[in-house]
Amino acid sequence: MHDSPESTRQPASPVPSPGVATPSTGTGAALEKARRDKLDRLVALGIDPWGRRFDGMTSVAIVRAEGESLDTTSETGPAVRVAGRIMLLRSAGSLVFIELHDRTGRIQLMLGKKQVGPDAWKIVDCLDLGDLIGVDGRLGYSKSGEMTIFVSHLEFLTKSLETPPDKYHGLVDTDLRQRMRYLDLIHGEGVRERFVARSKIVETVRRVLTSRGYLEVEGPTLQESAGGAAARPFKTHHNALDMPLVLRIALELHLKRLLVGGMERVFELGRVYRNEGVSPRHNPEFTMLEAYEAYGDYGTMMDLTEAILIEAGQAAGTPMRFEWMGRMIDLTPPFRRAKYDDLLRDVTGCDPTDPASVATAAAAAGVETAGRHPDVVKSDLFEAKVEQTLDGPVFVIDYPASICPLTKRKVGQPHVAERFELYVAGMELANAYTELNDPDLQEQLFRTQLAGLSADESMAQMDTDFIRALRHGMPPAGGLGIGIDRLVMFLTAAPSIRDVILFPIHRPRTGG
RNA sequence: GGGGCCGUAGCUCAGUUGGUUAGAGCAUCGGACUUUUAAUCCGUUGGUCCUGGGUUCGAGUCCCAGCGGCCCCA
Repeated sequence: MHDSPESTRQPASPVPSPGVATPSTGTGAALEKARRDKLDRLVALGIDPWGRRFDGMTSVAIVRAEGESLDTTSETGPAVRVAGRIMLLRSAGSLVFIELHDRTGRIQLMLGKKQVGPDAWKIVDCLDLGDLIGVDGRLGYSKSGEMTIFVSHLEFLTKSLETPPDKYHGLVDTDLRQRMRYLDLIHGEGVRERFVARSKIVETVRRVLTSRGYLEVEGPTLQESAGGAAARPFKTHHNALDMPLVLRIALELHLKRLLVGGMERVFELGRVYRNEGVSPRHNPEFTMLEAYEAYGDYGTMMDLTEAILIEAGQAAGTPMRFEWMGRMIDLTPPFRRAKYDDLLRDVTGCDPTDPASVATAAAAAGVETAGRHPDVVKSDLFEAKVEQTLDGPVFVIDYPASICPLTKRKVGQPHVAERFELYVAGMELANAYTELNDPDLQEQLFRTQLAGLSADESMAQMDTDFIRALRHGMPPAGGLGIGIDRLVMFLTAAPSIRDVILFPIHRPRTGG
């Protein structure tokens, strides 16, 4: 159901927009009225202010490439047709210069009153910053040497009713940039490029995996219980089945079921949800890659991780050496491999094999030790002191087994798990195991709640169907998880995860 | 959860020790201009100073609470 027809619509009736109120008074309303007046004038001229299909145009990037080879004094190059948004508009009497944006770039247009004729000139009078137009013209160069399309035909495509941000500074407020991402994409320096890079990174991750014989699959996001990681899930409810459900926190347990099912090489690129804090490195919903390869181990996954990082970096245009978060990063493979215990000893000076020594170092670092399992204390100490020192990329390998309930133990070393985490600039980027496939040990570990770990922090969540699957025989395998958002942060040198998520979570805006 | 910083016009920002009617640039509107580059020039319009209390003769400014954001810590 629509509201009032065009002729009786209210001039400044505000449309509720997400997050930000459309002004109903003051300058905002006056600015909108000016645009609606022009819209009315277009309608009076018989022009549809909302446009129609516009075929046969060339992207600005291709037009620009063509223009590079032209005589730079000519105004009469080849005929071109482009469409896009008006970003700048400079009027010199009966001559108007426009900077037009499309997804590939920016190009100058020149419209002269004589050149376009009196009818089109009436349309030019109705143009505002932010409007979408299509033009035909000759490609050439203006007197001041700027590549320019000398317009012979103008087609109005869409009116913009809102004032764009400051044409020089753009949209600066980080809050507004994220709530109104569409504006940020239009006006923000490098914003669109960063999300293009994200798309290329995801595309490359898929290509690397599928070229190695991996099959892309989709597990359930609605689950009875959330397993595969230590995190608090979001709770929801299915009405028709009248059953409580949670949103998945990891992809792991269902992908391993597929290994049992003989799929052998599977991956999923999908959203997971964790009901936890928000920070420059955490968003409650984020994109995760998990990949599992039968008959491999965590070493297989190290090779795969390197391949993904190198190739995705190339796709995103990431240099092999660059600075991020104030640290120098060198992507040259092979990445350093360092044992968990060795790092802990080198950084804290404790003896990692001696719980008392670890506890002393932990206490000195302000880590809670009383009544907690030694490996939980060790893990907290590692987080507190070691992580921040890891410029990386570095594979931290061989973790305390008791904090890795889904991981196979090292041969002859039951207290060491075949696990690695990849760190860059003190941030965890990837996590991989030689997967535990012993159903009896898995069941036992699901029942083991370590002292000092809350249920939220524990991966010990019984999944009896998963155990049953393991009992049918899961091949020995390597498994890998990569946080795609963090990967994009890293490869595009973004300081915050909110810079690489199009619509990060926000509290609703109320009132002022 | 604790601490620090921030919120002024559609956008980007000033606003002194608490003191007259809260300013600028961009944008808008009107005017000049057929080669501009954030065009320029002349004129013009536009405010819930985040919200609510409080102190004060007087609050954008000081205090308290709340809302929203950013950062650091847990």
